[in-house]
Amino acid sequence: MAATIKDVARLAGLSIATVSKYINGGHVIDANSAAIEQAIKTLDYRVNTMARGLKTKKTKSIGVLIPSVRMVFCMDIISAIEDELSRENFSTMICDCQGRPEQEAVKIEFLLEKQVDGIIMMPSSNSSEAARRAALAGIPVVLVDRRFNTMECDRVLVDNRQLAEDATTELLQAGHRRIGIICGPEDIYTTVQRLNGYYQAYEKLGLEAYNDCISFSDYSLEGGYKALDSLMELPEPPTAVLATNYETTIGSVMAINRSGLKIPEDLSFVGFDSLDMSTLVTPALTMAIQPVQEIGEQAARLMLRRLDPQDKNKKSESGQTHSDNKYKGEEIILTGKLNRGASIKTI
Amino acid sequence: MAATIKDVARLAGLSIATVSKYINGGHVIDANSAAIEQAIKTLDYRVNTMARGLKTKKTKSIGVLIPSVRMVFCMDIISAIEDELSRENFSTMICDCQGRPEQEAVKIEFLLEKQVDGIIMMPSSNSSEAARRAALAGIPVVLVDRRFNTMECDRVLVDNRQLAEDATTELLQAGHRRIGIICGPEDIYTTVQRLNGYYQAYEKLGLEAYNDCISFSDYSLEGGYKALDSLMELPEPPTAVLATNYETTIGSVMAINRSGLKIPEDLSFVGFDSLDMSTLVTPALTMAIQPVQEIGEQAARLMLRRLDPQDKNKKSESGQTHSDNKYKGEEIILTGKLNRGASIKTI
DNA sequence: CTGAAAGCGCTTACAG
DNA sequence: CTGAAAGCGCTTACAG
Repeated sequence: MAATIKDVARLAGLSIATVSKYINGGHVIDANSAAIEQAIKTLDYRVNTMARGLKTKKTKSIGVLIPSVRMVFCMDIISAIEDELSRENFSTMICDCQGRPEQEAVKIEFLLEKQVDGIIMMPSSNSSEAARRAALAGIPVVLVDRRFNTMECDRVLVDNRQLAEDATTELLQAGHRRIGIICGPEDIYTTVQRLNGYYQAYEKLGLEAYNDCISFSDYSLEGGYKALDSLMELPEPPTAVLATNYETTIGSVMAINRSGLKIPEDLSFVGFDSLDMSTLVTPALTMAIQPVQEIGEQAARLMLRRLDPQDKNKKSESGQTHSDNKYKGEEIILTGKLNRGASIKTI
Repeated sequence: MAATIKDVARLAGLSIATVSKYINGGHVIDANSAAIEQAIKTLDYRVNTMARGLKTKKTKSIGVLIPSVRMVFCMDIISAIEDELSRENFSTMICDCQGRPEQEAVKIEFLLEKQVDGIIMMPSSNSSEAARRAALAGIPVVLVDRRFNTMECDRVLVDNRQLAEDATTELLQAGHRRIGIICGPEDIYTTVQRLNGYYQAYEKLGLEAYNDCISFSDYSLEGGYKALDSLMELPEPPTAVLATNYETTIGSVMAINRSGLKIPEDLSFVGFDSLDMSTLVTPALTMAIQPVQEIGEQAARLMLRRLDPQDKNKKSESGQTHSDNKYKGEEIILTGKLNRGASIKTI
């Protein structure tokens, strides 16, 4: 049988109130702390989180909801979130929709039943009734890499528009005009942003984009492979390609190598998020890099801030609380950076 | 304020005991169930898991500990575990050691503090003091893809020896003799098993293996890339290569393509665990496939079985309980299969 | 089938 | 700084 605070109190010769105070970081005279510490050790005592939670109404757990565990980007972010949360003694409950968007509502309900203190999510679509319900129930929701159309919500974003613009500009300045871009699903937030950046690069240089060079995929390895092939099968193939996530970058490179094309002699190339790969192949690939680690960290921190009552006064100052219907959500925008390699040929 | 069982009871005009019984699946006369159901709906009532847990001494959560979230194999298994556990209303708490084995003990302690009902883990080494402590504390531990040297533990394994033997035999029968193998870290369980299978294939055909064709890696994409390069730089390069996990398979293929070698004309190749890739490249790759989905499922089921008291009688029959020091652990061995492509040339 | 009551192991004002 | 006591929201024998 596991030891309880009662056992510790008895062994230390003190009341449970004192032991509780000690455990929670309150001040207790030295002799007593020593006795308590000793008792905890001998009994191998661990606080019963459920009894504590019942009183405090907090589980110290955060639900993390992602569209699919099979995307490196998601996993990197989860890893960073978990790391940051565990530092504050929060546990991370991961829910994977396995690529099935209809699972999202089910999983959110599951998390709510599990009484998580908050939810960090990367939604599959641009709105979520379930997320709204959670927010209304007082469970903070933090969005990662997405926005909702129908509801303002705390969120951590990367300036993907700028990053895609930088990548495209790099290619345009090297003289490329027909630049293939391998996007994700057409309607999701990051695709829209990256495509905006792509167009904007042309626009700023007074050039016109070629719509037949725009290819949508499911952001998978296979999708990238096929997208690259179909781009190269165009009557007039692009002279450069930009892949916009980890998986499509790898898929593209495989397709390029397979077809016998040489980078950059036959095709210039810029990848996304695959820092590990960029140095692997020769020549080194120019790569647009998102600060994945920081995304996860910031999302975790933002959540922690929402949960921590210590900024109560701040809230009332700004008038931004969850029940305030003018609430706009806090937005954190991080910037990516372009890592220059030798995969672009000047023409 | 969230509604409690008391509120539901009041609204339904019944006692909390009856409501509790209803919630937990007990029989209640129809009129009353309807009233309770109605009350739950109107109040948007959800059981307080902490209050329940305090009584039942169960959190209905399972900790899952993996060496690194950056391995596709781990993620696939986690996904399956989560899916299976959530079906039984268990939540999954994921802890990632981020490739740092020294984190393992820390994370296990974290899970214990969080009072998970059980731990499913893929340990980084061949023993774990922390895992032993957990098991001793009555927390079931299920190992995935690993065994401990120092302690018997429930485990779900794949017959990697057989799978590697099959793959190697396939190459030997095609006439290859110098077969490169890209393993993982030298001392981990799967590496040992796969290497055993490799040797055994030679042995069964009365042939001798070439030790210089054996290459160890960290199972990463980069590791696979480099391992392949160094194999091909041998004074006498292998005529075939077997990569033994997802990442080294992708890395190898990239290195092969990059070097201009053609599969299978210049080099025969067998990969591992990369079903998505095997059909992607031309020719289709012969691939050793582990039943990842099933590994996760079985691990979850095994854990659930350990937790469910309904097999109490069975336990006493077999005399296998956790406190029994002759306990050998339950071992589930799954078999992989070789998916034949056209990446092997007969010589 | 239903209800009154005890108790799970904590935290938290409130006294002292 | 310390302790007695109430109470968090459930479940579970035990009566009826």
